[in-house]
Amino acid sequence: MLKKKLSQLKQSERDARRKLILESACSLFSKKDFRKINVREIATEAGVSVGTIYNYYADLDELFLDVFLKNAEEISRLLEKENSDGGLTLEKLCEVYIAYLNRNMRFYQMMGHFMLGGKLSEEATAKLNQMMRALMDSIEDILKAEGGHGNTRSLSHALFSALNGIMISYSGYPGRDSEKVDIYTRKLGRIVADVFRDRLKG
Amino acid sequence: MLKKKLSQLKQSERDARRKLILESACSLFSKKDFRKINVREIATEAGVSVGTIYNYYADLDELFLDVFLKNAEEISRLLEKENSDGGLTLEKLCEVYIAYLNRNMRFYQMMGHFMLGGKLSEEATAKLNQMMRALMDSIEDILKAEGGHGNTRSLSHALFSALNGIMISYSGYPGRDSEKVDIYTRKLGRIVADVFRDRLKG
Amino acid sequence: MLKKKLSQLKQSERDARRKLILESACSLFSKKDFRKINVREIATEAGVSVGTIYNYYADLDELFLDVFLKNAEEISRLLEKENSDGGLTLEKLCEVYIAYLNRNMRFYQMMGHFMLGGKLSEEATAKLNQMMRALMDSIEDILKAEGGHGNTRSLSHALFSALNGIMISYSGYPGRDSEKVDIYTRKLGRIVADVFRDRLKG
Amino acid sequence: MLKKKLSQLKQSERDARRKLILESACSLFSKKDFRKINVREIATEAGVSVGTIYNYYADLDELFLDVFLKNAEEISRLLEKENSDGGLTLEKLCEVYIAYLNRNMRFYQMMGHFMLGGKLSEEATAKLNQMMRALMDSIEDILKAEGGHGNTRSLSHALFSALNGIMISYSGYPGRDSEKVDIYTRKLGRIVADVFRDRLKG
DNA sequence: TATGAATGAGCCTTCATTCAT
DNA sequence: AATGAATGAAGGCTCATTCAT
Repeated sequence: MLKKKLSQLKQSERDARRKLILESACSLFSKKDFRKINVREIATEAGVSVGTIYNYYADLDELFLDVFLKNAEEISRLLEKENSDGGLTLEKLCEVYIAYLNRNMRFYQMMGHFMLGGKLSEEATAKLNQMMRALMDSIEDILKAEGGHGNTRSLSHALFSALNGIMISYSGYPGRDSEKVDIYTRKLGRIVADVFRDRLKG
Repeated sequence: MLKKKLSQLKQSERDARRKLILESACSLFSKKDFRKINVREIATEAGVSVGTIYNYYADLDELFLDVFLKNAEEISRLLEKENSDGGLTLEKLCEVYIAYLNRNMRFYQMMGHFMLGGKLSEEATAKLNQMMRALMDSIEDILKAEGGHGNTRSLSHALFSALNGIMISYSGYPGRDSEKVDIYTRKLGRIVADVFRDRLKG
Repeated sequence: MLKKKLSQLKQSERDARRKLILESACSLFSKKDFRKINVREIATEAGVSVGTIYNYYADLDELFLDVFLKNAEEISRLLEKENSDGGLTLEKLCEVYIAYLNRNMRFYQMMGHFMLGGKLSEEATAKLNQMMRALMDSIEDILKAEGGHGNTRSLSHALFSALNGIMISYSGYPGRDSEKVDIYTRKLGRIVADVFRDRLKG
Repeated sequence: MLKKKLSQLKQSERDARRKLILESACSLFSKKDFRKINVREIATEAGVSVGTIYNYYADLDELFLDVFLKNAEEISRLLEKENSDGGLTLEKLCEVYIAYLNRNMRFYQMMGHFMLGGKLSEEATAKLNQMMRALMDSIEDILKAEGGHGNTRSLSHALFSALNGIMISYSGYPGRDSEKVDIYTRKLGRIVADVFRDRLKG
């Protein structure tokens, strides 16, 4: 009995440490292009040694994936919250998602990284797939709730694509300050919402 | 007079050499993840020395930009050709663009690279902007031709975003073979076309 | 009285644990190049923690030495057994030794390790010396029994050297499979035996 | 014509630089256990940058092999010289070889390294084999010249083994100073020579 | 005494860029 | 203008050993 509690304690401690590393990495990613961040920086930010990072993650890509998943969860939670707060409309979905990406470019950057060939273990790929499916479920639910019919799955994929595309096309646009980017991407988000809403009604 | 011709000759030689490097880089990028390509490989592929690359490009990012621009031009040319071949519908536009991206992932990869922080000189940024504007003009023309009204500029931005988004969201999906990716991204392209077409009519 | 027994008990437990570690290490070394084995692997193989290893050995070199000594003892025991089984000829000695080395490359590898600079404590050096002397005694006994005279000590050293040399010169030869190595090293062993036998008779 | 000379010049410069690196490495190896030498040290010793090392050698193992081969060549040259100076007896062969190893422990260390699993490219293995064969040829020639008959090949292998074995068995013996080692290994060398000479006559 | 996470120096290797020829 | 060897900072990762529990 005691033994069990002890091992639980240790496990929770371990979880806490892993979370600490994860959050430090997240914090770093929000300050700096993730392609230019190295293990040593992450370690310093987390207040641990380099070796410790590798006690919790097999390699950097695994840590990156965790950062990505954490963000995905945050988005899901945000959407759910909005939903329970009084109905998540298509417009709101687009707004929330775009706003989130603007605040957390890393999510989008990571998506690009993994989608374009960041090597992942099979296990990691499975995690990634599961998360993506969950996110797509949320979107599909909204489309259905708003009157979508037919292949709502593909439609939600198209919507998801459109929103992501806004970011790649305009977010990091060289020579624009972040406030303008924010405003313009939100505007595009509204357009996308409109366009897809029409389709649901039609 | 003679002097002028000579310098023109030299200039054209120079242009030819630069083109050679550019095309070799393109060729390489179509074979291999561009993040794993280094200067030496490009030099070898082009049959020149490493130093020569730097005689034509200040740094790698400038070369990357050129590759990107070359692809953008190709796309523009493709669209124009389709247009003169008998009217470029919205559907055709989406199809051609997606098909192009599938054949030339590098275009999309580069876009990601620059949008996410590839450093560019002011001159390069100007070039990039000009190219993007031209591409957007083409798209806007089509939207107008198909009955679009109101802020067709932003609408074309939204459409462009949606198409790009398809690639980031589904193209490199770990564990899917390229044929399936091709089929599915084309399908999403059609959905996007439908969705935007509805809006034009509505 | 009781106390003494208890401490004896504890001591024997301690001995058992140390033996366990030692044998696990031996087992590991027979499967894998010892230069690529790390403490964690040894600990895992032994079913103990990394820290425990250090409770029994000051550092890895001390453990390596123990592995080496264990092997030396095994060889001595083998030779003795052969001897009591009916007279250990020079030929038999060479055969048994070479066969043993072929089966237990680690012995030879460790010898190389220590001879070439594995740092040893004074105590460890003493152990090593004692073991070597015992082994040399066995060999010298045989040389004497077979009619050796004069400086049989040095002669036994030379014989020992010759046998070891066979291993370094031919055992790991890149590109030869282990069966062929086995056959050829045995052949060389016989030659060495012949050569030294001639000397004893002459 | 000019071009050819120029490229020859460059090649010879390249060779010189490679030689410089090689010799610096050799020099370092004679001062320090080669397992504890790293690229930076070699680079510093050679007065070049780390990167330069890799311009001449694919990896460290390739450099190590070159060091080894250089030593092998030196030995061959020494033996040849002795031979042309007035006949290389078996005794002289043993003496020269042992003396060389005592002066250049690295040769022996490297032999151990490669024989026990230092990974080599196929090309490198070929080089190694060729060198060993050449050395063995020299030894066999002597055995024949001294009246050896029958399978002199294997006999030369056995002799070579015996000499190498002397080093592994006694050279690095912990707690003996190098002068004593020198004296004793030479003595063993003489014994080995005697033993093999008897065989030739017998 | 056993544990195993934490440590951090240290290692090999890469590669964009420079510059002497 | 072309060359390509030299550069050296930077990076990811390993692992023997320690030490708090």
